[in-house]
Amino acid sequence: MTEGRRERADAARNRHAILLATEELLARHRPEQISMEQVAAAAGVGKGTVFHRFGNRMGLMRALMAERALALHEAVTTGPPPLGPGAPSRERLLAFLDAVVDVVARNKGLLAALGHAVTTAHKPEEDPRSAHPVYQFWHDHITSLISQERSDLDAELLAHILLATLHSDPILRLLEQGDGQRLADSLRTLVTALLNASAGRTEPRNSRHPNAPQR
Amino acid sequence: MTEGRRERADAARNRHAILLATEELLARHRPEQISMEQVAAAAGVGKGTVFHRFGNRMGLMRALMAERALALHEAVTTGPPPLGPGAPSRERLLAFLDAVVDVVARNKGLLAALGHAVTTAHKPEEDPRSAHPVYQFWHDHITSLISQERSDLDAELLAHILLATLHSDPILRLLEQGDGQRLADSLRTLVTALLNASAGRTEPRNSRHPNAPQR
DNA sequence: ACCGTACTGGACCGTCGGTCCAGTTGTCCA
DNA sequence: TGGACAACTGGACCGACGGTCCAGTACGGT
Repeated sequence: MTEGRRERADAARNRHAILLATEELLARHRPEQISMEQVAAAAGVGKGTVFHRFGNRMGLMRALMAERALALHEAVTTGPPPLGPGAPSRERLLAFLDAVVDVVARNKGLLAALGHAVTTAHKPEEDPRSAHPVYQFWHDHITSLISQERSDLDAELLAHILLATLHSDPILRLLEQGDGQRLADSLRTLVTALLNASAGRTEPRNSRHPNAPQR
Repeated sequence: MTEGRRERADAARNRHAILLATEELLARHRPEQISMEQVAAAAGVGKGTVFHRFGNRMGLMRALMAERALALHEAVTTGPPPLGPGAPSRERLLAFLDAVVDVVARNKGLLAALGHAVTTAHKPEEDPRSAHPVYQFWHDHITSLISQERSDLDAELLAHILLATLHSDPILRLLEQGDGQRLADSLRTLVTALLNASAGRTEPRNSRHPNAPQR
C-alpha cells in the first residue's frame, strides 16, 4: 500500500470523504444511477480526485466493499469461535453465512452496485482471473469449510452457489424489507441438509444433452 | 401481441434481424459493452427502429430471453414427463433444473446482460413489482414443485436461491468453459439433499450471532 | 390505385465515465 | 527554516452511448 511515502493528510481526508459520500448516496439512491460526478460533488472534491484515488467506478465500489467487509474478515481470521478458528467446520460455516447475510443486509445497495462486475475485469481483457478480493476471501473460506466437512462434495462450486444468493435482486429486495432472518434460516436449512446428506444419495451424472461438454 | 392489424412484413423482418444480430454480438462480445447502436448497425437498421420495437436496452434483452426460453416453457407446461406434467414433483424439479442450466449454458452472455435488472424496473419507480416474465415463470414453477414435495420449507425463498445461481459471474464463467454438467450435478446434489433432509433437523431461528462483527 | 398509418432511420441531445494537465500543497531533507 | 519535488487536486474537456424526435417511406387494406 504505502510504499515509501506516507499518505498525505489531505489525501486521506478526501479519500474518507469520498467513501462516506458514496455510502450516503448508495443508501438513498439506486446504485446504478449514482454517477461519479455526483459522488465527487457530494464529497466536495473534483471529479479528477475521485478517479485519481480509485481508478474507476469499480475501484470505488471495491474499496468501499473492502472497508465494509473488514470487520468480518478479522472476525474470521483472528476472532473467537464460532466465527474464528477453533470451532468445528460445520459451526463455523453456519456462523459465517449468518455473518455474511448480516453484512450484506447492512449494505443493501452495495452488492448490487458491484453487480456481476464483482468478479470481472471488464476492460479489453485485463486479467479475467482476479476477482474482487472480498468475494475471493468469502469464497475460499466457504470452500475450505465445506470440503473439510464433506470432501466428497464439489465444495468450490457449492460455495459459488451459496454466494450467488447475495447477488440476486429478488433476494436483495427481501433484505431491504428486513427479511434477513428469513434468508439466514433458509441458508442454514440448505447447508445443514447438504452436510447431512448421505454420500452416494444423489443420482450421478445422468446423460444430459448429448453434445453437452463433459467434465 | 397482434391487436387489430397484423405485423407488417418489413417490421417482422427487421425485428427478426435485430434479435439475430443481438444474439451474434452477445456470443462474441461481453454483454455490457454491446451498444444499441452496434446492434442496430449489425442488424442493418437504424437506431430508431430498435428503440421503436423494444423500447430500451432492457426490453431488447427481455424479448431475446423470452424467445430463448420459449421451448422450455412449452416443454414444462404441455410436454411429456419428466419435464412436463405427470411425473412426481421431485423428478420434475430435477429435470427442470437440468433444463434451465442447459438453456443458460447455451446463452451464456444473455443472463449476465439482463443482470440484476432481470427483476427490476429501474426508472423512477415504475412498477417495482413486475419481474421479467421468464424469471417469474421459472421461479413460480420451482416454488410450486418444492412446496409440493416439502411443504415445511420456505419454497419461495429457496427457489430464488436456486435461480440466483444463474446470475453469478463465476458460475457463468464455468458455463463458458463447458462445465455445465458440473453445475447441474451440484444442483442435483443440493436439491436432493434438501428434499431428503429430515424436517426439524436444521437448527431453528437462533438469535443471530451475538459477536457478529458490527458495522 | 390510393390513402392512412405504422414503420423507418439518422440527426440530435443530455449525461456520464474517464482523461488530462496546470496549478497547489504536503513532506522530506539539509 | 526554507526550498525542491512529487503527490495530489479539480475542472475543462472528450468520446461514447442511451434515448428522443420527426420528416419521410412504403406496407396493406379497400
